[in-house]
Amino acid sequence: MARRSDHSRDQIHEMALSATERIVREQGYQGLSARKVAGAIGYTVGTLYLVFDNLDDLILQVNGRTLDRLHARMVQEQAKQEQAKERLLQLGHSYIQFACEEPHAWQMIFEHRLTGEREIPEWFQLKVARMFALVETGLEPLAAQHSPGEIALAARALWSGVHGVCILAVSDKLDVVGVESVQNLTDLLVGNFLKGFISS
Amino acid sequence: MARRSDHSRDQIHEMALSATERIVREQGYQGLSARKVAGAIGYTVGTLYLVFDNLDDLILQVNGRTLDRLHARMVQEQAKQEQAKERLLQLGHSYIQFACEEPHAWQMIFEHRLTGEREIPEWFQLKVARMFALVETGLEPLAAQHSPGEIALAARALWSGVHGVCILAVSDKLDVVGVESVQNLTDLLVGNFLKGFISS
DNA sequence: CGCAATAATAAACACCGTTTAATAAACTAT
DNA sequence: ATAGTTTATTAAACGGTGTTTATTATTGCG
Repeated sequence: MARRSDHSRDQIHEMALSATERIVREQGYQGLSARKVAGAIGYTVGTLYLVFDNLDDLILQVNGRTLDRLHARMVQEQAKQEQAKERLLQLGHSYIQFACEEPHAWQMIFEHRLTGEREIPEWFQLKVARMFALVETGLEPLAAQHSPGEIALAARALWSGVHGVCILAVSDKLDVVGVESVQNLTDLLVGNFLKGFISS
Repeated sequence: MARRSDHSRDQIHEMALSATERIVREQGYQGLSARKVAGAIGYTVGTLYLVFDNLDDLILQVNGRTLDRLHARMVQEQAKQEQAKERLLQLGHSYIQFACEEPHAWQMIFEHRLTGEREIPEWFQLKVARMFALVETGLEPLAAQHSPGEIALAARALWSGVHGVCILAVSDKLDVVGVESVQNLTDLLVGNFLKGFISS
């Protein structure tokens, strides 16, 4: 029971991350535990702590990968739209779509809380900021008469709104069933907001 | 160690609820535990399970009281406004204000997840629905040319949006500091949405 | 070949929600 | 008044959690 070297440190790292992703996909954030992850990759918890600082570290890295997938998808699908307004609506669609396809992974990003006095690392905050930037950039061509500050504020307001719809939708608190209805709700929010924002 | 009768069952019930509220106010949802509550009221965990089904039950009851305070406040402060649009903006303000004043209590409503296969009781769902109804009613006088179905959908979209702003604001993810900035963000969202909604 | 470095583990620690059996106080009926 | 029943309360247990520790067994190296 020592230095089996069946796998390199990097291999164990990757194995743990994808095992965690599978557990979260199947059982949700609540169903996750260090022992489950260790068992799934054929090691004990101790080995896990050789590769990760702690469980927060592991979860943050999984959440980081989720944010990467989400961001990549938003960038990719947004490019399909020509007009600025359509691009923003598309951003909302992609966000909702992703959250509905991978509800547990998406929810874990926002359900997870660091234990104690630990702080969110900068690389993670950057991944979050990247999302807001996407909306801000999409909003610019529609806001000729607004100042950069106003645009930044509007992007935050708008995206918080989409996020709110998404949150309540994924946790079944909106009494609307199916992805389609959620998309309609998002269209309503984004569409009316943009109409009001442009005309002011 | 038996039948001290220092307190009635109802007294212990109330003591536990307010002890929980204090712990959550000071240490947040994460800092809550059955043993802490029991210790705070001078009993052991066993006694807690004589008065509550389980910890979920206790938390749901505390969350219910929080929703009651929030709802009462929204009703009261909304009445101060004459015009329909101002009333809706006021609803958003009251919501944000409450969430900023009692962040931990407010957050627990949305952070708490039932364990296992337990289901949210109906009395609790009613308290949530009551909030949406408030928005729906406020939206009606502004939506002459819309069908009841459209109004219901718009109310959900709008309120999800305000909720989203609130979520991100309370968890410091918006890069805006102070309650005032959050209020501005909400005004922006609600104001622009209403402008778009009315003109369509 | 022996020694230092280390991968991996088992076991412990302190906490968690929840259940259990035991106990001591109060009530009830004789 | 006393015996018996009920029940409020507890201590202790159970299986779980994240995390740390000492120990062991294997590897690579001089």
